[in-house]
Amino acid sequence: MLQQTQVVTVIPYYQRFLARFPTLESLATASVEDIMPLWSGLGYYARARNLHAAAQVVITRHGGMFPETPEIIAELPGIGRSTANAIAVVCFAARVPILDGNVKRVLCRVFGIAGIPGTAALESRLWQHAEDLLPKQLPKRLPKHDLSKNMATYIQAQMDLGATLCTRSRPQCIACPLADICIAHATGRTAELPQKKSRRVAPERHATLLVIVHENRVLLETRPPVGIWGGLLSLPELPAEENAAAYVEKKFGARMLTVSPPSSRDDGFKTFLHIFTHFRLHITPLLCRVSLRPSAMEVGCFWLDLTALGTAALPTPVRRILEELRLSQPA
DNA sequence: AACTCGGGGTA
DNA sequence: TACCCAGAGTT
Repeated sequence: MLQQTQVVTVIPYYQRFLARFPTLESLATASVEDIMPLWSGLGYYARARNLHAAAQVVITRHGGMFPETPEIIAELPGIGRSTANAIAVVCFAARVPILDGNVKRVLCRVFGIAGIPGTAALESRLWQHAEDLLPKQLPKRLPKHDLSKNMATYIQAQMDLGATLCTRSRPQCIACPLADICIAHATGRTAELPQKKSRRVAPERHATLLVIVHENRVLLETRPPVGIWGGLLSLPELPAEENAAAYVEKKFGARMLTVSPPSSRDDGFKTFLHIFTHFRLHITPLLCRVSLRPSAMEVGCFWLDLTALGTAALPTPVRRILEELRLSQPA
């Protein structure tokens, strides 16, 4: 959950998830449909599928015993080098580095590293620094079993330095224990390091989402497992150049009763903007009240009762549309 | 080696 | 608005 997602955002999701799936076995034996609702709104939904698959791999290939070496841990789906190393350090007393966003920022500043984010050259340099910096030996008085705590404390401190003092903007160098050896601090370049990612202008896209309603239920479909909102439920999209009434009848076999065009504002449905990392999506919900014809329903589609929104695996903008619809429905 | 994947916090 | 977050998988 914490991959590319801030701690404060994750906490409530984490608590709900562990309450529902308290053991690795309970997660492994669950279905993806059981898991996605708990990830709804958190984003990067491939992480949920990977976590589910990883639990099953531990059961089937490792006999229920979680692997203990960084290399084997990193073979689990969704677990890369940094996450695998973090697990190995915290759980199994390994001596391996981690490299998250916080650590990268600290290393770039302390060593005055200017490189283009995401390039192999920079990543390689940072990994090398992180490895060189690992504590080499323990204080003599510490008993051996404290090795894990010691190494775990080190990587935790490394991340916390970036999270609390060496922050992205306005770092508190005055309180930083590394200030006297920090190249960025010495040269006044804390604002320039690490280098910012050059980002292309996000392209604009538009989608018309069909809000097909019968009585108190709305028609949803499951999105394909890969791509945007993979594995989540969503509203059917009206292909460009298609007529809504004809399309709904042809594809879903449900006769349209009324349609609200985008120009109609009475239902409160307006085009709104949803921002992704790599494009901007203008969404126009199109309210279609239909007569029910379940015999002609396509596979993968189903009716969701509007009172069951809370436990549905919906992406945020779809949830927003349906919440608005629910509130506008006559009781 | 570059691109893709979501949503939200923050300045 | 722009940037980035306890990165990993895909092409």
